[in-house]
Amino acid sequence: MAVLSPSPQLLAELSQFFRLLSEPARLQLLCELKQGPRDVAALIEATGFSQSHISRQLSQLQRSGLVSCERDGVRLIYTADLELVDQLCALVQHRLTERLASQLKHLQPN
Amino acid sequence: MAVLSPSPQLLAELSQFFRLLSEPARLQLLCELKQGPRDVAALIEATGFSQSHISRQLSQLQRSGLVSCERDGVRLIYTADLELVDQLCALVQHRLTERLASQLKHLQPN
DNA sequence: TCTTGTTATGACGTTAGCAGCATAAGCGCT
DNA sequence: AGCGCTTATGCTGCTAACGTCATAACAAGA
Repeated sequence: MAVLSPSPQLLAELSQFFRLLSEPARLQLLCELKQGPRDVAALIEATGFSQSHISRQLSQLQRSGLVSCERDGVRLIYTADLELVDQLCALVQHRLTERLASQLKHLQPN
Repeated sequence: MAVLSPSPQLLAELSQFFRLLSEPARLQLLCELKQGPRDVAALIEATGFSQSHISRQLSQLQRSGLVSCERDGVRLIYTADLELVDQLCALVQHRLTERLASQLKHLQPN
């Protein structure tokens, strides 16, 4: 019988979170925010995405708490909570490079 | 000007990896494999997914190296490389619970 | 080689999510 | 209130991925 099967809810929440990071556009926005808080105009400038696209992506990130914003007059300044994202990306990146290195090794045995 | 902008390739690879984890079905398979190597029949039994579905998901996981298999006669025994996935899930889960706890606190100030 | 049991794959319908356009909503100022 | 600027959202087309069915490919044994 099934033991230790994680609750479907937890699976759903986990997968939903990872889905946020599965979109290059959102990752890119998070990376831009690594350099500090940015307003939307700067993000448009940096990424080249349309305003509506950026707005949607940011609201998704915000719902999950990865990003927050405060008003400066009429514009919004976004700030990323990067600690978690950085950790996750570092782990994955390490894995990716390790894998490539290993594949390289297999092609050049000595 | 844009500084430190990560290469599009890295972004693509990272997002592709996270996409693997963004599907509850794949996460569930990985979780089943937490309890040790399993053959496909056991995975079908445990998850209720169709054989072809499982085969596809496993091959995706295998391409990324999260899973590997060896033959036992005609059947395949799958093994998960769980170290990374465990770390990632633990980080995210911790974050999720923290967030919920904080929200709870805000509703019950004292 | 034929048969049986297991896994992979082509074809297909369905759904979810991206991305942009146009426009509404919101804020600040006069 | 009216105007200008910024952000959010309804609508739409489009693409990618899921999930299933049927079937092919493959391994093992008689």
